[in-house]
Amino acid sequence: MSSAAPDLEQITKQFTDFLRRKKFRITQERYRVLDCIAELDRHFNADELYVYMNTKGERVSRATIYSTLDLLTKSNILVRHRFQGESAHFELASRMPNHDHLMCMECGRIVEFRETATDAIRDKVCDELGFKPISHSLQIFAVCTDPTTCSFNRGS
Amino acid sequence: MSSAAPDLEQITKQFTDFLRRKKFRITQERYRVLDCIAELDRHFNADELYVYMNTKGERVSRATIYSTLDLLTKSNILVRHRFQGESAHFELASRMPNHDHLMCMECGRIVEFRETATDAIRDKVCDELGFKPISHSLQIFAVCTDPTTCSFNRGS
DNA sequence: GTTCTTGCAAACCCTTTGCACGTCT
DNA sequence: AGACGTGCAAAGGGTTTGCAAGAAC
Repeated sequence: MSSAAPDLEQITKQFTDFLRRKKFRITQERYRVLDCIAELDRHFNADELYVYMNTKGERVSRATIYSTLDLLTKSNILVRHRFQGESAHFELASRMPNHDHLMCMECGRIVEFRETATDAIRDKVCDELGFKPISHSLQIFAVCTDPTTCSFNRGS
Repeated sequence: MSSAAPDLEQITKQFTDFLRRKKFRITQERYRVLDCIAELDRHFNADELYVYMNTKGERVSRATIYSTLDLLTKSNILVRHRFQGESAHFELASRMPNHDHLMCMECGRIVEFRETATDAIRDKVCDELGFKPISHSLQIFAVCTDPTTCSFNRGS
């Protein structure tokens, strides 16, 4: 469910299995996108990936990037996050299995945290509703208890 | 933290306090938007609210609606959800305190559920990181255990 | 009176789409 | 050969913004 080591070879195989199973084609572009995501090794959005790939000479269009990100998400290789008013962010599902995000409503800070109890909730809910868990995304909205650390100014 | 009865009067007061505290102005439009949200009494997006208000003769512009939704979210009166590829959805924070969402990766179904243990996680994480909890949003991504219930077709 | 808010429409950003060409099967 | 994927640019939807008029302070 949550593999510790992100193994590109195994992920590539997982992608191939998905493409075959769903009768999508095996194209060079799709694998080049996956390779670059593994290289990036962090949160990213579609445009950041586009810029990264084209900067290093991998000529891939935005349309292909969006299309491949969709396939990688559907095959559970990527997790897609939708923060506040931002564009969709992605990351490898295997890389940081249990981390979630806390947003400060005053200053907009985003803090990452790990809390394994969330996995238990996910599994329990899936069990009760008749689903097989894949992943989850927990966002906590909060405000600083220490006002000096989190000083919200209207203008910002 | 999670009031059982959504009391418009109390919410209005909460909004007024927020506007004064942050030095925003007390305008009729802002309160008309809040009133209509209470009338709607369900999930909605900006455009649905715009259509609802203008259908019943409340002449309010989209710009004002977006602006007011932002203020209501910042004052913790509304909770903003960002599902799959959809527009931002809102609902009164007080109306359904503990419900979250499960998405089926195969057919796209969205199932609502209540799991109070999530609140404990939220409070624990906030405590450890030095935040005061406001609300949370847990999305679980899963697939049907029963394939006949959840038949994913590529075309869709 | 000054500053902020509103309304309108245009601009904006992110994402999807149509079409011609290229690639996989 | 045929069907699907790619690249490009243009369209699309949701949201924000610039500006003039109006309301709150």
